[in-house]
Amino acid sequence: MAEQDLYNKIMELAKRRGFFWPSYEIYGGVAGFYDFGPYGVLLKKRIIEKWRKYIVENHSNYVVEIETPIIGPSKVYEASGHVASFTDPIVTCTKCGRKFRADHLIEDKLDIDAEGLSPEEMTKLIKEHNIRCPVCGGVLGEVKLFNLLFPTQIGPYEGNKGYLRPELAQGMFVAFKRVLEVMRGKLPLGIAQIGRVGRNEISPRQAMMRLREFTIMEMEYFIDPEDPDGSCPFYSKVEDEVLRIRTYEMKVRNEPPKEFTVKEAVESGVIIHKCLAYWMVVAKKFLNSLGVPDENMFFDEKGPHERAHYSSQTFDQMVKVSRWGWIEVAGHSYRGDYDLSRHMEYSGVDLTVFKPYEKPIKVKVKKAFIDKAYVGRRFKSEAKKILMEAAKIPEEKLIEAAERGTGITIAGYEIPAEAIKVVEREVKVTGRKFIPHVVEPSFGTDRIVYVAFEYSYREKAGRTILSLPRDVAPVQAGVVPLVEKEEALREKAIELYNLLVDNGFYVIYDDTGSIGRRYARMDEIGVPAVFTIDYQTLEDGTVTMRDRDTWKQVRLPFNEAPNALRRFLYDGVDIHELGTPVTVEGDGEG
RNA sequence: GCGGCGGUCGUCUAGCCUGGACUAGGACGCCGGCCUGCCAAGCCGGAGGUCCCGGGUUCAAAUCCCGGCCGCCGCACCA
Repeated sequence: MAEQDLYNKIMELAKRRGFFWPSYEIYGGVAGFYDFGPYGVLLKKRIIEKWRKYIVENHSNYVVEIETPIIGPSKVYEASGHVASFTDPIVTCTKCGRKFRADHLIEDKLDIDAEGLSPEEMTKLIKEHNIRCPVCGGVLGEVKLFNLLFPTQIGPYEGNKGYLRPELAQGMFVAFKRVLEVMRGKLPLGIAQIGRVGRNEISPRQAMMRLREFTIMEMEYFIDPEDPDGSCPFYSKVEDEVLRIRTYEMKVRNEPPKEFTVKEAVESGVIIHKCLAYWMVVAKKFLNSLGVPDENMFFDEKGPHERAHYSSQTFDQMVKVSRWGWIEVAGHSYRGDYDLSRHMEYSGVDLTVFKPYEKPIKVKVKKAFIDKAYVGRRFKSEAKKILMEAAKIPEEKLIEAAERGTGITIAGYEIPAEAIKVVEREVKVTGRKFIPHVVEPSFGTDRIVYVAFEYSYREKAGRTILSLPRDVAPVQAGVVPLVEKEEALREKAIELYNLLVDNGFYVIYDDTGSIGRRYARMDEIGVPAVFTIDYQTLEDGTVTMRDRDTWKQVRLPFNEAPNALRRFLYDGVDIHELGTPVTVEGDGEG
């Protein structure tokens, strides 16, 4: 299969040229961990930089970035639900050794809700109902818990349990109060973070697609649930953009993804919130900018049972790769107020947001009182007891008893309706308190690095070219003297190298081997432009600039190189706009 | 975790079935020299290997057997 070869070619190139490779190689390797090498680090760094531009900097009035620890105390992950929900009850077949989700087996066979049962209870159910291995029919063993959190210990005391974070989100939720304060209490507020997470996957595979430790780029976008319009000030800019979406219903009916304009998707309820739709558009454009065309990308809605415990709607952003078909590169979830509510509950700290009204409003509020004079006259010494009991009764009940004329029984004494006084009072309210809702776009950086690699891999004239988008190419330019051993050319080349470095570029200089070999090396690591110093440079001070993708060259003055490179890398300018074309032997077709 | 297939210089690979002249061969890459006025050119020289790891069988193991690790594929798992 020619398509399968692409994966092999990429892994081979990545290893050979130093982009990435399996970690701990000299000790035989450990599944689920990958090293990034010199060019891989640069590539990943530039992809992260681009994400930061798309998500944070382009929305700097609303979105900020923070950094929080990789290790968290147990309490945080109890609150988030990970200690409970990130744990799978697993049962092993004693005959064939296959492992199954115990709760799923029980739910399927007995048609009951097995969630929240203890391992002992599940083992008992399996024994009682003689549930067998669904594959080989063998007897099942004890139900054991497997937790995907990496446990650790904070400090020297064993009781002080901690976990490696399985996602970045909790860092933002826990720091929410402080960040909101710093941002002067205003919503919408996006809190972004880029960092490493750990998940103790049972069986990681597929190279960098499923790792035990990886880098996530994530944002929690906090909004007022009652103000969808105000929450998404950028929405109108993207209304006419098109997203390819497969809703859960479409998936069930086995239909392919369909194009929706953002407006259609939001108005028809396909996407439940404008903000979710907006960030999906940004995410789509981000992947476009890394070389993924629209037709190789879509948003896949997760069904109710496929979603995480916190989510009310989730779309997986899927990208097509050669070997595995569609893989998830980002998730877009509506997390509601789940996380902040839980942290309020577990920490006891108020995480609500106060939003003042433009003008304080007057609200008519009904108040109900027991007529103390009546109670005192009527019940004498029992009055005190009755009134204390009455204070515990919810106000609505008293109002109801009075308005329906039924009266109420308190501490065994009948209080007639006439003894309950209801008054309407005007109260001034200056704003409201609420728990913000959260829209979360979350990206798997390492997968995206792989995707960028795959979409830029080209072969031309028997050579490999890594046609990375110019602005994420790890090395931005090369400088070479035309021939190896000519001192005058080398001096001039070093001078150009220094000029480019001083202008902030990442440049490599290479004077070994034939000129063709050096161009080939640069193409293979994706250097977008190579400047060549030739004999004409010594005569008229011009250099040539070569485009990695077309192999076309232009000639331009030495001192204009930095500016030309800037326009070439960041403005996407065609090489022909940067100088006068050069025709050389072997140009183009090599 | 289960089943199948695989693991040999930096990379790709020959050898393994049928154990011994394998001191593990080749290609590409890398390094040095000559040459070279624009696309992996040529010539000469060189460095580079725990044959994945451990154990066993044998006079003798890259080769056969067992266990482990790692990779790929299928199953399961992937809040």
